[in-house]
Amino acid sequence: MAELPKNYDPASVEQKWYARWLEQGDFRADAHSSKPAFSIVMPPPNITGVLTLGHVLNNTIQDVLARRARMSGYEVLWLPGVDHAGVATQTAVEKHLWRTEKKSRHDLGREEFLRRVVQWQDKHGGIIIEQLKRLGCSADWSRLRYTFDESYVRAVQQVFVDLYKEGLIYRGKRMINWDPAALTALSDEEVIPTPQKSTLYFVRYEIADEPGRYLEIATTRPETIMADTGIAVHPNDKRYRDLIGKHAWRPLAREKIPIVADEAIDPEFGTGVLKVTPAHDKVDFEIGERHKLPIIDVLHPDGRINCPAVPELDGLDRFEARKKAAVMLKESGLLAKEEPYENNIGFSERAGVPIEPRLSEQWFLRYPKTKEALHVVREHLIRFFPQHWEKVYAPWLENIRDWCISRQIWWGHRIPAWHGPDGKVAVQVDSPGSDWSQDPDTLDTWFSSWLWAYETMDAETRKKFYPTSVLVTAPDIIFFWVARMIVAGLHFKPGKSDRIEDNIAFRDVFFTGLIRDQEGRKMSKSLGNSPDPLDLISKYGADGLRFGLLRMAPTGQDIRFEEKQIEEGRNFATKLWNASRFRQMHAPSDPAPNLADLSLSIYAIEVLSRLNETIGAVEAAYAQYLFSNVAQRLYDFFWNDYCDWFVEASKSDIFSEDDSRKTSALAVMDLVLSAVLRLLHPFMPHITEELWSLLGFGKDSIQFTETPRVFGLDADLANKGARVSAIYKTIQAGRNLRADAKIPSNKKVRFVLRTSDESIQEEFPIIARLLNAEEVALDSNFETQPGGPVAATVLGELFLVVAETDKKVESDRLDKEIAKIENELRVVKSKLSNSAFVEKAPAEVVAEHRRRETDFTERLAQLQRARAALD
RNA sequence: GCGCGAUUAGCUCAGUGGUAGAGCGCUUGCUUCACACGCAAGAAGUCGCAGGUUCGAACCCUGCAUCGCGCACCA
Repeated sequence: MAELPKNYDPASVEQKWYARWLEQGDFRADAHSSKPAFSIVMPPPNITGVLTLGHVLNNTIQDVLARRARMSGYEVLWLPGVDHAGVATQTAVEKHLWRTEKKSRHDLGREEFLRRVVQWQDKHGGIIIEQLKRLGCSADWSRLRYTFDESYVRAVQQVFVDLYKEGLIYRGKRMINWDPAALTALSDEEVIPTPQKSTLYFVRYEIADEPGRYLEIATTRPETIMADTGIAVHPNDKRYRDLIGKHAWRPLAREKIPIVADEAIDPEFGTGVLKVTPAHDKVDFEIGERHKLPIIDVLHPDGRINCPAVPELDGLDRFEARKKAAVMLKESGLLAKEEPYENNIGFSERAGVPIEPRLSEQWFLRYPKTKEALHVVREHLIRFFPQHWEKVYAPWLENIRDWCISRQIWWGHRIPAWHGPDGKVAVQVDSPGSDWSQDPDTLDTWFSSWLWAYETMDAETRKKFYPTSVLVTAPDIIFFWVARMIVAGLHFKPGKSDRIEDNIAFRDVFFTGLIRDQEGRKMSKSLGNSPDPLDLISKYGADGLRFGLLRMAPTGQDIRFEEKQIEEGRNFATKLWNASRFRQMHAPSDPAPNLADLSLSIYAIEVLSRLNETIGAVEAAYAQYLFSNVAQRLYDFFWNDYCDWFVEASKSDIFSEDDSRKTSALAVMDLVLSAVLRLLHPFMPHITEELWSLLGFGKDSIQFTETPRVFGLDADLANKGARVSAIYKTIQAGRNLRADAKIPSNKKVRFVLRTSDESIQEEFPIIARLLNAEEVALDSNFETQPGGPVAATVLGELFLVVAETDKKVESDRLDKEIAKIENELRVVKSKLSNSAFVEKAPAEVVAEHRRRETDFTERLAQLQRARAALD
């Protein structure tokens, strides 16, 4: 057996084991395995992306689940992949192209531009996959999928064709969200409403039928006045009732426009009059349809004004034109006033510019199976963790609108529609003939992602592993992805039967928190507040990063990231290392110690029962996806119960001449260490594998060992546990005495315990060791010089023997302690004197209070005796 | 406007009806034969506010405040 080096070196150890796991094919999923299946599909990161802390959190959780499942006897498929990320990737390449060559994609043309994107993809693609490997992710990399894999592309197109044939996909001219920077349509979900400081302009429209009379209209968009084709008021608005049916003069591109009455008008807003601009506003479009108003479009796709009739504005950017239009109105006396105003403007999620509502011919999907999708979540065939996300999911589906799925970008799945001679349109995957040309549009990236849960699997794999066990994702893509995958599963029924439970995309969905910085801001590149996970890995090790992050990542809460937390993860790894080192220094480990063969010390029994509790708590926490609870319980048990108490208490045995005691203590250490390594392995895969191997717990990888389960312990253990707990408390009281007496930690001292219970003497060597005392003695009649430091403990009065005492210090200390216990006693007594409490509270609660009353009374008497001796 | 979540020690967070907790930070003492990325001791909290239910509330109910998020509105 190799001796453990003094320091743990994550860099070399992590690399070594990861390479070995890959070499051995440990992450490969076998579709023919007889074991029960456990499967996760990885939310595919963008192909040209780099690892963020969000990815670290998300993928560590998936890795924890995958590794835990392997150790629980499951055949595990963790299916990884990457996403072509249409707009994101195209934008990145366009920016690069502009920076390096001052060229737009149109300068290159579609074919050449796509060649450049592929170049970019080949250069930057896959970086994130290598980074996930550094994290220790145990995904089956041999199955890596890409949304542009040939078979995946065909599947996406076939789905389009099928949905078209079912009448669920249609083409139509509708108001859509137009991104004037990326020059494409967007879905409603890609529009982010953002509060903006703007100006409300009050513009005067002259009534054509009554020259000299003006209507004041409040608008934030004077640059679209030329597109006004009507004016609307509420039918019941007395102020304007007489004007309905008359006409007013449009002040820019002067023209008569009708005044109509429409219920959609809010008389309270502004002046209660709306200028109707059907081409540039969704509500206006609907009003226009109701009143058969013409549509005049005065914007170019890129957001510049398209209105030769007003040469001052024509060709100006929409924001420039807004200012200019205001000036023009002011000059002609048609601007009554301006008011500062805050409103919500829809911004493009990707390009970050205000979107334009625009009438445009696009492809739409009418969502199928929305009722079923609601049902499976409501009835918990699919369970959400935390459950409250159901309340976000449901309203979205209940109010769902058709999905605009076509995009005018080039980097994406081509729409399988063909335009033939005489304006004919054919929807099919392959070209109908040489005189047909394919629709130039591409599909929304999410239209390919929504098939991810099953289209990434071949038939065999699907049979074994679909529906997937759990999806781990951030809640910000609950609509983009989670809901749509549920719909796709229910509609296309890729499962092994038509039954609904075979066609849910996943059984559980775990929503992670979002990682924020210490000011609570989202991590973002532009703020520069996002630490590079690779730096953190080199500083603290992948295991330290994983453990530190998960320990501080509560369920459903956003996470305020602090590097300190990662440092703690690293420190815990070091603790684990050194505790193992300590064990290894004494004798070779026993891989399978048998409890029945050992005579266990009470300290061993105590730590084993704590281990048992911990295993139970860990199982319960996993069942609810409470990863921080799992991490915290393991941390507390190992550091506190095992290292600080059991190992310290066992040193007497380990250093003793008595071989049986030594063997027993070491065997218990083996048992605990073996269990702790296995329990920690999902969180800290590398260091646990290294220690498993170095301690010689097994020839095989820890990855496929069985996770520890709650085990049986003898019945009289509770008493022994209480004994140990009393001893530990007494030791703490003794340490307290020593610290209060200002005796340096390294100085040996003597203690006397005054009690009639002589059996406690057996434990004196251990108590002495933990108190760093030269001697602990029993004396049932001990009388110290008045004022010697004394503590009232459950085991009796504990005296610290000192040459001379500072009476003042000791009397102050006693007074404080007496006051504390008096106070606690008062609380307990007042409760017990309350008849309602005694009658109605559960019996065990009352009994506990009585026990405490007795204990406090006794200890108070001890302390008061000591206090009296001082005077 | 509607909904969701949060509010506990200086910081990050546990704690779902019965004695207020952890880690970090801080103070003090220790290079004690695994570990100073460590050991030991300590100080530190009107559990956001106000009512209510209950023998008993950080916890359950109602209202309010503040912060964050989502949806709707957004002339």
